[in-house]
Amino acid sequence: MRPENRNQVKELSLFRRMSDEAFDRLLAGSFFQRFPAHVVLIREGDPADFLHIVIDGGVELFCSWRDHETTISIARPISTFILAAVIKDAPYLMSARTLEPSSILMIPSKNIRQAMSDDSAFSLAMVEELAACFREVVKAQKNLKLRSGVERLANYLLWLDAEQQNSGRVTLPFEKKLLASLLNMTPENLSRAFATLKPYGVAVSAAEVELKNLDDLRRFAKPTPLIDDPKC
Amino acid sequence: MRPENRNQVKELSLFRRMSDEAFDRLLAGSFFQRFPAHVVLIREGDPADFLHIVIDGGVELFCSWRDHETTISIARPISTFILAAVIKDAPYLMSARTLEPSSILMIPSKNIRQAMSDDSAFSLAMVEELAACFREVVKAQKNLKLRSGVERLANYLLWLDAEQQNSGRVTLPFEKKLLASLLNMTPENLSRAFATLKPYGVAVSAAEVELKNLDDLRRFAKPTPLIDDPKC
DNA sequence: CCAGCCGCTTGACATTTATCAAGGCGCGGT
DNA sequence: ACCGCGCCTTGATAAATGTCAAGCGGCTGG
Repeated sequence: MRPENRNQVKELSLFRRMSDEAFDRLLAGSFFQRFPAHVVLIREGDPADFLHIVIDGGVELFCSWRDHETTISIARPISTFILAAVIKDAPYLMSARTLEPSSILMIPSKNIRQAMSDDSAFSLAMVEELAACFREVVKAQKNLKLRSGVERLANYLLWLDAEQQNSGRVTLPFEKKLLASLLNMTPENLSRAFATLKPYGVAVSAAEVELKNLDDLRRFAKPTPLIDDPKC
Repeated sequence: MRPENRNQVKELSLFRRMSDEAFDRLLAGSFFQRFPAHVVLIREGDPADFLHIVIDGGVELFCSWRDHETTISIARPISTFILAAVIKDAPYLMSARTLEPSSILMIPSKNIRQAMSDDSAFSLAMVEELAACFREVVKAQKNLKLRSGVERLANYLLWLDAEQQNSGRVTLPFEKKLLASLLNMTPENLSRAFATLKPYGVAVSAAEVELKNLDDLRRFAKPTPLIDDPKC
């Protein structure tokens, strides 16, 4: 791992307030590895031996049951995933695979648990982080239970626009098939949902989406901070 | 609050390892109050001034958006709710109301945050608790995204049976309307879902449900620890 | 360059879920 | 006891979502 990457990780709110020595101790026994696209990093049910951090690329977190599969979330640099399993020393609840060629840092779970008992500032940071993660999942659940597929798509597009400079032109960050799974619909349904949003100024051309009438789209989508604001 | 209640709360894994003095300091400025049934304790969006703990009765956590409302979970004695909002000092994501006459302990948020920075064992316990909560919500999301309404009901009945001594006879712990909302269906649909499960030995009479063929029901429901095991 | 695969879209259709309406039943209040 | 309300069920119907099949078009590997 290059020192530049090490420092990016160190800047995560989880690690920012650790001493450099403690952080280097935490990293002892870690692996920094580059993976090709579409490689399974974690299988749900496996023991949580490592905390994973995406340094570069992107990782899909997904679950299966019987013959269904669904995407729970996408982890982008620089962020951790499957933190809770590591803390509880419990099996992973989700599987993970790379979307693209990706660089992943893997820190042994026992280092994390050790650092928590050694360093109370670290465990405080961990409390903050977990509380934030918890709230994100609760928001995702509200999104699922309270909204229809089309409404989820509309709100997703508004969120994406905010991510991408509010220009009214967004680029879907991954294939539509995956987006469909994230929004809990079939690819066929996603196509139709885009068509449904046409009257609200949504024009799709491959991965490029133009939002020509943000006011109307917002009136339709009715976003609320208590579901859609990531900082809330 | 009676000393008996105080000691029950003290036995929660969150507080168990605190000193008695620290615990009493935590409780300074707390309220212990009895509420009638169907009283709103918390409204989503409000600032999180208190950590709530159900001592007796039951509390429904629910959310609204536009004209929909849905139940996220039920808090039963002795347990906390809305922990994450308290920690982040952020608005509540859910509303809460009593199901029945209930006793609630309310601890000022700042006491909690103070105790976390004072007592590293407490912040470690908090990390454990939040990780467990996080995993619960993730499981709920898997349940929602991967299963149909009937499948959710079947698995709920199996879970209830495990809660109630595996006798093959369970009593629904609240009205069906609420169960429907928890399982993300309409009351009409829940009725029909029960009818669908009849061939698997499910016989309903008001709140009493007989599971006359657990093997068949299990074959249908296909429970998995990674969704259904609360201890996992 | 071409063949084949894969992602995406569209249409037809099936299934699931929601909505609307009506009626039975039990319970609490008068 | 009886009324009235709210819960629950059932039926009819509508809307949302999923499935199956076909076809387009871009990308890739031979």
